[in-house]
Amino acid sequence: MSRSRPYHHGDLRAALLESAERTLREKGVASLSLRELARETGVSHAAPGRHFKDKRALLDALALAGYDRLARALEGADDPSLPLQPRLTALARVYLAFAAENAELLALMYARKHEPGAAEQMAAGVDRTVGVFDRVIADAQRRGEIVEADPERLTLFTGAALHGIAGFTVGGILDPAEALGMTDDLIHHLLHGLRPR
Amino acid sequence: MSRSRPYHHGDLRAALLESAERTLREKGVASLSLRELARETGVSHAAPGRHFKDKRALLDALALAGYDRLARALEGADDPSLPLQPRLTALARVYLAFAAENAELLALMYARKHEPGAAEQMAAGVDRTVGVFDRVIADAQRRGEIVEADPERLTLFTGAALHGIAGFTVGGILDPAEALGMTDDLIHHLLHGLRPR
DNA sequence: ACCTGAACACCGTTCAAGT
DNA sequence: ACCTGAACACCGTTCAAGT
Repeated sequence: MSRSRPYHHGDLRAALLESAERTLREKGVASLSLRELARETGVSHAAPGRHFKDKRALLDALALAGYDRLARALEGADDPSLPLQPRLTALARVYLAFAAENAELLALMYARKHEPGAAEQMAAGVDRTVGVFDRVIADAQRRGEIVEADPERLTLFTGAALHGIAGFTVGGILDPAEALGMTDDLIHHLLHGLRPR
Repeated sequence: MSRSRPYHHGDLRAALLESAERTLREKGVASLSLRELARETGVSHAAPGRHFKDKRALLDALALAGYDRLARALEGADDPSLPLQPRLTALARVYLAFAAENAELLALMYARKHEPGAAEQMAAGVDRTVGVFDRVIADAQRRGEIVEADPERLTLFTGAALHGIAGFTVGGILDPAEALGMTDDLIHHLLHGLRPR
């Protein structure tokens, strides 16, 4: 955008990714074609092959960028000085908002098939996202706010609750706004359980 | 299988569905093509069009059959005479086992894009599956085994926890066997919460 | 270094025509 | 009623050739 009509195209890679993410958001993965992407970007249909070995390589790049944005958002919203419940609620809100705004992208991020080379990077993205919750659980356990069980398992369970709700919104079973509206309740039930006290 | 080389093909519709599900399981949705399905079934590439208006119509039929099997399995495993915890644990085990054995199919079942006409049938499938958990929650609440909150929300939360874990296994983040192995723990944490008592 | 054009092997879908 | 064959408009990927 800064330069007017740069030589050859300028940063085709970035342009393709940007266009791809818009298509993903507006029309879904199913109607994401490299050829149409090339058309939209005003470049020959073979040009994307220069920057992405594969269609999947492009999708992987998209997913990786998604992890970066999600992790950044979670890290930015984490306030370690807060008590467990409000701290976790804030993070849950960020996660569910991300899921609502990036449903198709999230599905891509959690997809099982990735380019062999991208697998480690993808795992790193997962780890970074999970890491935020790891710290919350660890801190809470240190402060005695949480039960003395395997912290890894507690993180997994917390993540599952969030991921499950997000999955319902992605699948259209639950309205995204509704999901966001029950965040407080969700975290409450997560912490206090379904059994009466 | 009962008749030898029936006229024209016999039950092409069923044969296509069967072949499609095997391909889905072995190679994933991405490599599921109507033309190859036709080839495998020994029929012209246009023949599937007689039984499925669309590729998506075939995928929808697959998803619908999936809901039927899942709901049947859950209903068959539900023992209303059991106390809440073992009752829920048994159901969770069935769900996670189904997810482990039918990862790709489950993804299809929870996909957001369905043929307009199939949407209601799909919703019915969801309702039947959710219904099992609805009854468990309602019974438990009647017996005072569960907190007096909105039962619909409690069901949703229970479903989210399960669906989240299943999603992790589908996405390859969690080993299916491992997921199954932590069913007891999962239900324990769900019922008792993360907070110390 | 980066892109194009042509070519190849695949798709899904439609539709006249066959049995 | 059910299926075929040809046709159409699309794909992803590769590769010589251009700039």
